[in-house]
Amino acid sequence: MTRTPYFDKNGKKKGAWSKEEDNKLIAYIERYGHWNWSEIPKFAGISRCGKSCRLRWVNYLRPNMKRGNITKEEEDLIVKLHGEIGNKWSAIAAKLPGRSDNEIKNYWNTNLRKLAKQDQLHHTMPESCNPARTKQNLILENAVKDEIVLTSSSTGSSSENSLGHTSSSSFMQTFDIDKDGSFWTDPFLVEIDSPPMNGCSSSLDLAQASSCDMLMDDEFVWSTMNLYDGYHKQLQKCDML
DNA sequence: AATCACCTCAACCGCGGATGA
DNA sequence: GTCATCCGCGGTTGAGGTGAT
Repeated sequence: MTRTPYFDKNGKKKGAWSKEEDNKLIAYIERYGHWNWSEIPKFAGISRCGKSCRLRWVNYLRPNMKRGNITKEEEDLIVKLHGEIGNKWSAIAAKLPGRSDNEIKNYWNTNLRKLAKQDQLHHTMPESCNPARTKQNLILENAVKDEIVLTSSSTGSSSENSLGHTSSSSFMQTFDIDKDGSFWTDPFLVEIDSPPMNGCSSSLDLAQASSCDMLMDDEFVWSTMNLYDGYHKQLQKCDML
């Protein structure tokens, strides 16, 4: 399950690594360490770019790499950490000795995302978030039949978040609400610069807002759900519910 | 047995941050 | 302050594996 080796226009080899290349890289790094990835291939006698060498080492060749399936304990930890920090694969990998970020990312994408999707994309809205509740309706403006639009006016002056997005006005998220109280959101209907809370002590995590840059992506939808949850918590904190 | 569709995961790509000249 | 380079990260790709028909 590897890519067919080939040489690019610069004469650098791409694709699957051979045993010989692995051995050269291991031998060199064990003797001299990885002091400069861009120089290593030249000194190690490997016709690849430094980036490829680094990736091969980090994901496959470095000592104490675990082989085999992710254990239940590891899976639980991945789920827990992903819930806390999102797609920070390197940070998650740091908590799982012998596992690479790439391995965890692949595991998530092939095994856990489906489960997360099932759990998150159509979960039941909390009772306190039910649009039928009177106080909630103060916040859930523009509720029309099965569609709800959350809005929050800004505090005035514009600001720029870490992504360079100017935040001047609103957080707007459209949700479709089913009769049973579950909800769904359409990525196309998202309009968020950043989500400042009018009169509240804190705004939502900008990282959550940044996730809204993603379109038509399961992760995006899930992030949007988290955003909604976070928004809801903020409303509760501000005693607006 | 042959074909197809879907899945897996090693490897690639592009981007942004850090650093130094 | 600007530019070049390196490094690391997260998203994406695609060849091979596998199960269904």
